Amino acid sequence: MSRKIPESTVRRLSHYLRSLEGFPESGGTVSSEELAARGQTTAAQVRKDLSHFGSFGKRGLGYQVDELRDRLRSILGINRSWTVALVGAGRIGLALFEYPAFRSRGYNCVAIFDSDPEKIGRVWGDQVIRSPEEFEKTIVELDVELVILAIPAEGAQDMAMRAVDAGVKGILNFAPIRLNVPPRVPVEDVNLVMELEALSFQITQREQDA
Amino acid sequence: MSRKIPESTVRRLSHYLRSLEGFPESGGTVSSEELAARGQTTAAQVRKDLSHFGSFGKRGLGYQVDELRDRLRSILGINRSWTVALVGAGRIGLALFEYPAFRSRGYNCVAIFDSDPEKIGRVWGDQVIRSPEEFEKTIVELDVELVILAIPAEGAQDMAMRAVDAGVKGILNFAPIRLNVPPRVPVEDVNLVMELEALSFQITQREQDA
DNA sequence: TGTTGTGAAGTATTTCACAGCC
DNA sequence: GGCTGTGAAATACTTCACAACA
Repeated sequence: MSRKIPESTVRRLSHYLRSLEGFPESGGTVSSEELAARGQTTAAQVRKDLSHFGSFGKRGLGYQVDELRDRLRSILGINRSWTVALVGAGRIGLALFEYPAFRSRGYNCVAIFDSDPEKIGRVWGDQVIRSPEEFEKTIVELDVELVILAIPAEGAQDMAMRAVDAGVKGILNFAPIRLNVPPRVPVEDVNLVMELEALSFQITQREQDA
Repeated sequence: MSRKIPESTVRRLSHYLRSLEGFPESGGTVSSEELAARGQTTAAQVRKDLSHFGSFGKRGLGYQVDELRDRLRSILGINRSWTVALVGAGRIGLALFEYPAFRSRGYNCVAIFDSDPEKIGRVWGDQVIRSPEEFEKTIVELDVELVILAIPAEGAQDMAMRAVDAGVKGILNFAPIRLNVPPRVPVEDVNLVMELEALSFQITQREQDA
């Protein structure tokens, strides 16, 4: 039960859970070997990852699927639901709002904000798009824990700080900018251009090797 | 000019380039210190990252902004344009298709595919949505280099292999599944659920510490 | 003088390998 | 016998610190 868990481990835990979800035979058992095969790692890595959080396998047998799934959910903090506010009602915002995997994992969007007067007041699903003026009040009233920033780089830093000051616990940031927030509030960045650039880098690199 | 570049370095190079783009004064010069401040790293890291690709700074002076920008673009393989096919015309596909940052960096979407008969034939911007039956033919004819997979997990492995067999050079994968493709074809994964889980993990972790 | 480029030192992460237990 | 849990070894990445040099 140590304290400093590498980011890479967290990502893999998520993978392990994903593999188990596609596992029909609950009540069964998995070995680190099998988990590794699905997750593109090694059996030793799986065991090491899990060992950070206690020892919940059986020697000679493996891990009980049901139990492991519960443990992973609890480790990842998704054995509960989260209130989420979406900031930015553009294309990306819409895609995220309608992404079924979010809701099915307990991330519930309870408010949407956009600064475009054209969009304010429009209805998306069960939500009315709100003005940023209502931001702080709404965050507090609805007890919003996570904010998804799906806006251009310009406004992102400002909204991030407003979110932090309003008491938000974490930020998922799609704006291509490094947010400056106090370290108590974790930020995860999703940078789509960066991903494509990583791809063209790899390709270019391989072509040069050849 | 070594050969094995860490993934983390590539991500940072992308950041450095992003910082330079917001740099109005071309013709000027930047130090590793300044670059580090923008990129959330250290000066030593910046220098080490760049040193993998040659030594193009001037001691006592720093890096010439224009030259560094060109070098980074060339290292990342974006000093040229790329042909891209989008597989999956759902919400995420639409968001990506209309994402201006892609086109402005030379990633040109030249074809869209979707298996839904309702969608096939519809027009998005300058593109008609095509049937997967035309996939291989189209990839070859239009000389598609990159494929963006924005479809559910089920069909993803199959489409990935079809893309590889058709001669695609890289895959940007939004499906929540680890694709099994030959190592000569790089894959970058974007897993939105995983990002949210990383966030709730961090929050849960901190709450337990407190 | 100021700042790069880079070996060497320091950390972090992964892999090995095996004792311990089912 | 099989498979976990885990120190120890190996590898990878980051930071230090300083010689080189514009």
